[in-house]
Amino acid sequence: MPETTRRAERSPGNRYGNRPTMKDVAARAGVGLKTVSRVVNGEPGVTPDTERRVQEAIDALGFRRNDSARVLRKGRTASIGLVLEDLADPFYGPLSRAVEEVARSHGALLINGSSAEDPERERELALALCARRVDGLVVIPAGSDHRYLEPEIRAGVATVFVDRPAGRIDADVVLSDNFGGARDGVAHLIAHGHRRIGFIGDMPRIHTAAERLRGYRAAMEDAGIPVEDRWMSLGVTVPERVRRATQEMLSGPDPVTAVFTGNNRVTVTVVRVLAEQSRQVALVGFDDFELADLLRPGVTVVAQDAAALGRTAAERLFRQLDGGFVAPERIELPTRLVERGSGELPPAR
Amino acid sequence: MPETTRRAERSPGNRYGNRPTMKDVAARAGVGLKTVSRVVNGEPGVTPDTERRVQEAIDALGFRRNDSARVLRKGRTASIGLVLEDLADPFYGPLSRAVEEVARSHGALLINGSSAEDPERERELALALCARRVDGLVVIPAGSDHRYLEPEIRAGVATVFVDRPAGRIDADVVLSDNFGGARDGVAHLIAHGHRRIGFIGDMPRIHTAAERLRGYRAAMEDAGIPVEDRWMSLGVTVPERVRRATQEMLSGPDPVTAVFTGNNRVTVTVVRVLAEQSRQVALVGFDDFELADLLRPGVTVVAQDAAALGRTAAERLFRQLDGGFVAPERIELPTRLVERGSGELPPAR
DNA sequence: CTGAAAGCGCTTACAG
DNA sequence: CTGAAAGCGCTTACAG
Repeated sequence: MPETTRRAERSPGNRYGNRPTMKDVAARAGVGLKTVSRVVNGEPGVTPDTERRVQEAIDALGFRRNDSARVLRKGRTASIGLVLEDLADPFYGPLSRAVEEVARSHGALLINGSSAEDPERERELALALCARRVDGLVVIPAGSDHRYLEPEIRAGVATVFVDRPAGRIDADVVLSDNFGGARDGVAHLIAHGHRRIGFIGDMPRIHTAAERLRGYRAAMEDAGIPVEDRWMSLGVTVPERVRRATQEMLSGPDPVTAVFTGNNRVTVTVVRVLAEQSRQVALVGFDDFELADLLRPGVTVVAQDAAALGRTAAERLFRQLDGGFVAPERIELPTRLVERGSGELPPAR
Repeated sequence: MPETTRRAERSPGNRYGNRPTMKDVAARAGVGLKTVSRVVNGEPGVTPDTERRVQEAIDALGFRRNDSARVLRKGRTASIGLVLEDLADPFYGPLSRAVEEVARSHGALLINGSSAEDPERERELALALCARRVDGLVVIPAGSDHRYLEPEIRAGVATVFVDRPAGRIDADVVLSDNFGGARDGVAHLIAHGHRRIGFIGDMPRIHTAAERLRGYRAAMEDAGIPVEDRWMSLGVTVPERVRRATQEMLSGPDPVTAVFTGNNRVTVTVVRVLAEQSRQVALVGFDDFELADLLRPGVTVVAQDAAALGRTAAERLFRQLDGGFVAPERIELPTRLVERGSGELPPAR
């Protein structure tokens, strides 16, 4: 009956399959529990002969130390949590990978989850990770109130926010220069002769979206251009809304001659809409994306370094863990304007 | 001295910061440990009054159940591991997210790590996850020998391989129809009049790369076209190698008139090289990618559904966990040819 | 309805 | 060099 032999039964009295424990190894090797522990952990003070006997028992039984028990005793789990918006978003892939690499270099595993931009889900996830006693937490906030983390932070969970600041608590945060980047991008369009410039961005409650809008306004104001309401559209980044917003700005008697887009998802949709237009419309997008250089025209972007955000945040996290208290800090990484053609088009007409 | 008050000290005798335990809650509420456990887990059999007292103690102390201890007793960790190649690769983002969603719907957390296409690192990661006693493992293999997982599987760790088959062990595997997809893609080029067709793919030791090459050969053979060695180039997918390989196929007296690319990373580089050419070269790529439709010409691809791969694998994993033994199966998901222009170009000349 | 005892699989602190 | 005892923070099985 292969059904019962291939995979261990999972009856309640038969936890973890029926894995051998150190006790089993000790019995088989004819030594004490502590001696097995010494061998498993490479601690000194075991004669070569004893070590060999223990090792043989380990191999014969297929023993693997239960780190979950180890953790309970040691206090640190050697794992950190990452709460992000969506693992499938190309912006978060490199960020997540960078966090993972830093964790790995510190011997820690990474548990991550997507909040799907839902504050309640962010909260549940973050607290579930705390219940698992992760040593630290890297959070890309969906919500704007993180007081729920205060007891956890007080209890010793290292915490760093990234991409967006924490709400209503004092904590480490690593951001891109969203304001400055957007201002530079819009100023670039102004320098190429545009005055009627549209801004299409994400929901205004999202910090990055608000900051980029602020950058847009600042650049316009610096140039003495009064901004019209219909030039600004903020909302969800689903293609339908972005498409409609773009088309509205491009219609009517005084259409915009250039568009500044608030993030990669918006940019992609706007590129699609512009490709359908007969007249040329200039475009600068926040966030770089693959193949931006291969489109015709190439898409000029304000690039942020997602991997650097992740790396910086994770390093900050382990500094908290290694060094005890570190005063909360706000770190801002610079953005970079990449000219590729779409942002250098002159105003139509 | 805020240094010591803000964040808990981490002295050895002071584990997990200095978090309150059920014992602390019990003492404060003046009840037994088990009663606290009942309240925390919403078990019946507690008078409203007792429950209130316990709840007050929980709130006052900021107690949060230590799931790590709970897990030790219960046997299941409610977490699964995902070993993939690179979290930053756009192909794995949606796959990982899909696995996460299924895990979430089963109340499990996802621990993931990147193997960086290194078999030894894959092994370390997978075994580290087993040591943490994940309930199950979804693995995108980097290596070709997974016998190291046999004791773990025997001990009850549910395991599903995805994207590539397991090596030398009998296990569940979820794949795309790499052979059929590549054959269809190449047949598509042949149907549009091409005979000299190049294949540029990933390292031949990678199963998907080998299968796609096999599909290429099959299509050519079906059409009675003898394949020349210089039409095939397999190796690492770094831009430099792919670029050189493409240029070589396009040079000489009898250049290829069409190229079939073995994955998204190869495709992106080949698109770049072709954009620099004066003559038109047809292209069909394995893997869809964002903006493929916006390039000129649009890039014809053999699309696979990364999210479906992840979802199917994860569902299979939980079926193992819920239902006890399930006979290992090989599930193959279909691919889809998406015509966008580049694959419908006629041969140059 | 409530709780004391035992135990999950390890590590720690200590004694031989 | 080696090991028995206690304990990490919970849940289980049982008794009142």
